[in-house]
Amino acid sequence: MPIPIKQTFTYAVTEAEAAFIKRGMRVAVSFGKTKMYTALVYAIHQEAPSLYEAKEINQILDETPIVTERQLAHWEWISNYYMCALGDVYRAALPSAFLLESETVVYANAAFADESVLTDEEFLIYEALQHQSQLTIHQVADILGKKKVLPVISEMLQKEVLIVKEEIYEQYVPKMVKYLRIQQQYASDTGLEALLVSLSRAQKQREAVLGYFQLASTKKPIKVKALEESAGVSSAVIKALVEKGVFELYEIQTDRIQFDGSTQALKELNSYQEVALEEIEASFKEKEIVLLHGITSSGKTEVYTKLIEKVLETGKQVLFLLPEIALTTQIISRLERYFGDKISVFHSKYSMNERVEVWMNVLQQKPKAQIILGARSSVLLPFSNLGLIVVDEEHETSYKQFEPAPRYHARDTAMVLAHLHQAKTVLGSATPSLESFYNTEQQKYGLVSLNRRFGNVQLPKMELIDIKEKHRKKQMKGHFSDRLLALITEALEAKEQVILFQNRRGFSPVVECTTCGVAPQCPNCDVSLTYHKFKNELRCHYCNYQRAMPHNCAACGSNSLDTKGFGTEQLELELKALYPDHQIGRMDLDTTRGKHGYQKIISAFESREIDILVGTQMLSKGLDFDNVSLVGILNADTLLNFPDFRAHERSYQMLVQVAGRAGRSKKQGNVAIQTFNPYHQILQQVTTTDYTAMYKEQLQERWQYQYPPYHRLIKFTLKHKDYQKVDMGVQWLAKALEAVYGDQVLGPTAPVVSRVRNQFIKQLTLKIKPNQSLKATKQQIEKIQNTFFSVAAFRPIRLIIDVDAQ
DNA sequence: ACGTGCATAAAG
DNA sequence: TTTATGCACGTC
Repeated sequence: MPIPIKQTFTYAVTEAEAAFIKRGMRVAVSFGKTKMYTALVYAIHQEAPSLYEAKEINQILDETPIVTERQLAHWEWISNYYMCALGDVYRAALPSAFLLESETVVYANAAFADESVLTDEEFLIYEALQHQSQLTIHQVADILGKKKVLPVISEMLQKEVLIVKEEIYEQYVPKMVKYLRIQQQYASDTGLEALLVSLSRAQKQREAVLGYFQLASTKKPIKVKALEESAGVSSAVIKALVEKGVFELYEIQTDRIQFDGSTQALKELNSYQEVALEEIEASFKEKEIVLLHGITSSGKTEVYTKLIEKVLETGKQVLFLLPEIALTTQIISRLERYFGDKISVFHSKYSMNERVEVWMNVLQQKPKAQIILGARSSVLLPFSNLGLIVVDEEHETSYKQFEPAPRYHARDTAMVLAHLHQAKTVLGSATPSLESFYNTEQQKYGLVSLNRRFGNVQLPKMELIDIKEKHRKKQMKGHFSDRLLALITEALEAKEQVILFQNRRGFSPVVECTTCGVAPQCPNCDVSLTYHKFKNELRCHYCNYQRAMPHNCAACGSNSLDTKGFGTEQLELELKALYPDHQIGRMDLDTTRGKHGYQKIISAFESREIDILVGTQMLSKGLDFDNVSLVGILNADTLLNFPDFRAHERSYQMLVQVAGRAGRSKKQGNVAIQTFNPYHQILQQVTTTDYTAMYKEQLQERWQYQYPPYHRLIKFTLKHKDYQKVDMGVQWLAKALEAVYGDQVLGPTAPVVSRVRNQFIKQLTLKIKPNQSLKATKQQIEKIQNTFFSVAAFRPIRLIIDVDAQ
């Protein structure tokens, strides 16, 4: 079942059904008293349950399995490793169009007449059904303005005002394209002549017919749309011709994702890339996984494409994983140039219908699904013949899913998938995760380095600016040091572009009363509200609570509320004042809402409509601009001081990645980092791009404090709206874990934001020793979890277990 | 008598 | 997870 329950459920099938049904097919079943679900056939057996009577299945939904055996084995691994139900994986893997929904719909009973027996509420519903033919339970609840409407509905059913229908519907509607062809009798020369004569008084229709023959000479099937365009006629004209029996309409089901355009031959590799490619191939002879450590702009993508090309030649499928598809349209178009319509794209922003199409194409090994380019969830697709997985930017933490379960890491899950297919995996990054690099040292993965930038462009010149000193010497203008401003001016004068980076933490401008120092708080969460100048309102980033900006302080009543801190918005304003003749763009959560939000800003910047782009960390991800000569980081310290054991590693990765945006095509770029602490180890390592130094130092710390890659982490999060309850619960759990694992248990701790949406949060972390059995540990945890929930007081607490928590 | 909120058990 | 159910409590 597509629900988070560990057990499977037995349903009855007829003998005929049993002969037809297979593991991996979907069946519609009723579950509980009201619900209909799309279940997946997991086993077919003849052991009738003795304790209850099995329900019959409702219907079989597939002709052939849509989930493969390998996939099921993969899902089982995920469910075991990440400690979730198989149903969680099932739900996450299938496009929602494949998971049919039951929706209770009520109709008016036409035979009903006596309105006088209706109560007020009943009358409301009755009246609504005079305007629309059907209502869902949800809509009924909306009309009545309350949630519990089932009693009202049962009463109305009793009175025979309503009819209820349990309806299952396929949400997937294949996209049909209309084509037309001419009727046989007009296809000959004589027929056509006669036709044209008969249409002598219908100029437009004549044009349409002539246009048809023009199109028919080039390619075979003719789209209605294409004819309308080429002949310059309206759909009414064509409709008239169809009615006259000149044209005949027909429909063909097509895919929504289509590639128009031509492919090119692969770019020739430079000698360094060539060597890297050979090394990867050599490494694949012994190892399943290779880490490609290539500095920014070294041309990793070209190396991937060569590898992909070779795998395609063997007739196998390729999976290309990206951390965030929204930001990587650039890679898509690059790969499309080489591989054209062999590529399908898959990610959660795609519509249901598009995802269904990709799923079926992968399952049926269609030519257009030879390469799947996708985000996290594409590791769950029904591959049958995988030859290679590429995990680009493997260090990215967005590969790890947190909410909802399954809390899987796409990189690690991909490697297991590759193993099941006996396929190879390439992990690529300019700043590999410590885990992956460690695995190369342990000889688990091969390691190939690429440390020359493409076209031999030098790495950018890095510069640390001590803003503590600049403040002291009064050389700051707003948030900009004189040095940074000089660099910006220089770049702008050379008609080059600038990227300014302000990470998320500093993005929240907090409103504070200058009289009493009180900041408006979110009523549901343990955070101060964030000021959004654009709409002049206060917002909570955790629960989306919003309110208008107040005029007076709620605590002391004075009207001295002021914004402090600095966000991208404020930087944008300052820059506009400093450079009134230049275009300033901003890229953050606010400006990138909506499906094409990113793309708009990125293309505006690419086409040089924007001179200075201010943005948050989303700027650090896989973007490629060739006219950027300066990258400025406004304040590196907020990154470094983040309370997390990975903060230093992350800072290094982020700063090196952002820096990599500078000077990518021709000349050497500049990177300026403003900081209060220019002697910080990490900043020193960033300026010299000394990955090895960073790696060694961080690894030492991880060893000392028992963190990954040596120890594995399992994080427990407890939530409840009653503080006492969570606290008691977490204490109990900590004790239970400590009894077995002693000082391997960290906590209990409260997260930085200790209350979200009125739920109090407590956390525990279990460190698993390098030689400790994972399997045994998870079994132990499950035991403890069961005991935990056998305590009545703890039952309402939500417990989240996150394996390999980020 | 009825509506509302909450805990609890069950789902085949 | 969702849902029905029973129970305690408060309101009309």
